[in-house]
Amino acid sequence: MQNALQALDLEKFLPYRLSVLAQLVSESLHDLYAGPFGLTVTQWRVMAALGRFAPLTASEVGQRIVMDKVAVSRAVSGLMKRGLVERAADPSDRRRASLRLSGKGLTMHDRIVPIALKYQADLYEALAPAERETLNGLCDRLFAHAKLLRKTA
Amino acid sequence: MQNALQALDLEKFLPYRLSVLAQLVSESLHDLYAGPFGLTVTQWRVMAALGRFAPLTASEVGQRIVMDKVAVSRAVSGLMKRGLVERAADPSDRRRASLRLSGKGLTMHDRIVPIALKYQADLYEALAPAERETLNGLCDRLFAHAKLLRKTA
DNA sequence: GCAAATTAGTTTCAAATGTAACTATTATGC
DNA sequence: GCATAATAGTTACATTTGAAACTAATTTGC
Repeated sequence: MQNALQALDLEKFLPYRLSVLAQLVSESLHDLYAGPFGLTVTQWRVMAALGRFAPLTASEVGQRIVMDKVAVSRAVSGLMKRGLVERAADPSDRRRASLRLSGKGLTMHDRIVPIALKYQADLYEALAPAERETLNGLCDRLFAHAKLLRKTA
Repeated sequence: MQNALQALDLEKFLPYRLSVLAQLVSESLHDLYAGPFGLTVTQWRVMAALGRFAPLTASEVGQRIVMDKVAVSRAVSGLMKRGLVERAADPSDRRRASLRLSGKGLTMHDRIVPIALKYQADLYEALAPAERETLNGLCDRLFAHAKLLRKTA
């Protein structure tokens, strides 16, 4: 058997690095709220979107958190069963329903937000303030470019 | 109902941003090799690890690509069924088996590597060379710090 | 104003994934 | 040297996820 012509060093390969970093960070944060509050990542993102922008329809939530409508539907269904989210039918368009946090949901939201912000602050301690700006700028540009590549490809 | 005391703007929240960026990049790359070669992300990572470092045991593959042994086992099983990977029992320890790409697997590997590197190059066009270095350095430090936080927490 | 196409959202079925239990083999402790 | 523990890897079961089909309501085109 011959050797590979050209090998790909995963450890230096950007898509792989981003994936591993994002997974570690996402799981670490999830560990902080999953136990006490029993939420999945998607459920928490739905709650965060509603905490900031309610009322929103399910579609609008999906756009905010970059999540397809099936995932949003399931997350909302779980949150409604636990009484964390309320749904109100839109009289002018009965396909739509506007969603908002219930009182109970808002209480939980307000307890999780500081935990999430604290984790972000802890994470940012690895970087100087100017570097945080830099990182965010670079991520923004990468993201925009990746979207562009996807469309043209 | 009252409003949230403090809201979390997901669009500016680092864990969320990393997650969305990594997902977009990972899916875009997957689109490039999934169709022609029918590989999952995990299968491709196993092949990449073997292309670079074979022979490896399943455990060693798992360490390289940060993947638990069940996922590796399943990916390898799929790759063996397609004749892309070969397994040789280790005579000195019959629990272990060393894995390597077959000739067919190597051929596929050598066709995918340039595609992956091309995608990375396209992605990097969003950034100046110095910025690429900067991004990688910042990601490294964030990753190390996130691992540290996880242990201490 | 009505048939056809769109849109919002849910349900269904298959595939992917995670956790725990399991088999087989090797290492450890007494 | 034999029982116990640890390790490599697989299998089984339950849960999550994704794609496609579906329901219900609204909009569009003629």
